[in-house]
Amino acid sequence: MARNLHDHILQTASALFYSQGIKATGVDAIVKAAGTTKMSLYKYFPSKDDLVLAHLSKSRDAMLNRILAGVELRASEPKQKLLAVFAVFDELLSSPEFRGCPFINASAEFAEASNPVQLAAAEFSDTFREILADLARQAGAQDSESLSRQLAMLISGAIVSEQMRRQSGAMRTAAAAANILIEQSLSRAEPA
Amino acid sequence: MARNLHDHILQTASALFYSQGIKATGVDAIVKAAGTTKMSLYKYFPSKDDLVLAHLSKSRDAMLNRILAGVELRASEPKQKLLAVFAVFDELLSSPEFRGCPFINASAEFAEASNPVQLAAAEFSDTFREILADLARQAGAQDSESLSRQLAMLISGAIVSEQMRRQSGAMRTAAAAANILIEQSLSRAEPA
DNA sequence: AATAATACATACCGGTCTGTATAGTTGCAA
DNA sequence: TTGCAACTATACAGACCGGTATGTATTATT
Repeated sequence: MARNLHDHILQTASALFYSQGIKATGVDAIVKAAGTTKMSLYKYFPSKDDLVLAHLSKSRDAMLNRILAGVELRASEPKQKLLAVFAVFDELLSSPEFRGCPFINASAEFAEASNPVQLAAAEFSDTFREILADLARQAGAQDSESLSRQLAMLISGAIVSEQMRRQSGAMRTAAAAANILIEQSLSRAEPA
Repeated sequence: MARNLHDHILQTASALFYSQGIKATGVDAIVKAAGTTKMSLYKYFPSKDDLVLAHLSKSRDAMLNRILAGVELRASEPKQKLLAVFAVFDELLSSPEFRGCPFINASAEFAEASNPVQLAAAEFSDTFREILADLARQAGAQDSESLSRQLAMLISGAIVSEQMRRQSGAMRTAAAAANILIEQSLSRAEPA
């Protein structure tokens, strides 16, 4: 149950937003699923927009924590950590609840460039890429910026690929490509 | 003007769907922008869903034609054609009207797996990848299936990356990675 | 026991959505 | 000139949207 109604509503809304889409999820559906009322929802969230942004913020934290914890759990050396990121995402994509990336999807649902949802999505994208850039730098990559961008593209590409064709093993195919790109970058950075 | 009202409505709707999102575009807005009436729209398209599917079909044809023609224009050898695909997309991404991939976006807007929109998006994704696989095979790639999947991921990843941060040159960064992957695949396929 | 905070129940508001009904207008062809 | 088909104009149905108003039940604190 909910010791905290605010969090319970957010948790319920977050699950619905992710699984059904944000615009496809009405306030009434959230209220019904959470077993509460509109009045309570609007007590904690002034508008649906606020709830959406809270959902994205929560998703961002959960995603970053999962990535960082998963990487730390799987590898200790920077180069292995880069590859571990793909293993973490492979696990994510294997879940039956997987419905793509919350930020990519939100970005597609809210087209206007100035929309706060767009900004949140772009911010997450940047943060994630910086994590990869840090790891690439620690691993001694030649051009950690380019490499991190390329790895990020492989991951988001694998996500949308798996979204369209489930159980296609997209993230493992992406990891194979990542392995090549990483090796290339490291071999050039460390001349004999 | 429109010699053909059906096509004129579809063209207008297609532009709005792409630039503003499908769910964000009401029938009234389409009718107003096309300078016609709802009665005429519903004469040619039994429902908004039909119009949406027609839009995706039109977008698929336009996209495939643009890719194939652009590749043919830029290169004659299979390996160069693979790289030319990235040049075609780089041009696409540079347009001020660029708003991401119509199929990735539509897939995000209509979450249900059984939705016809999802099927259309998946179908395009497959077709595009097969084009890449053909080129990879012609180029003599070792594992044309894997390579084509990886290149497709780089492209869709670059698209969503550019969607979140405009003017980031994402497709050129993706092309650099593609170049490495292609070289690797060809060198392994043609042993000395 | 009195008070205050929290949450629930329900009805409602204005607006927008897809889709339809009805009537009027234009242009072209026999 | 008449007739017919395509198109326009406009109003409306019915559902759903986000958001609010009013009032009640429950619980904790004092």
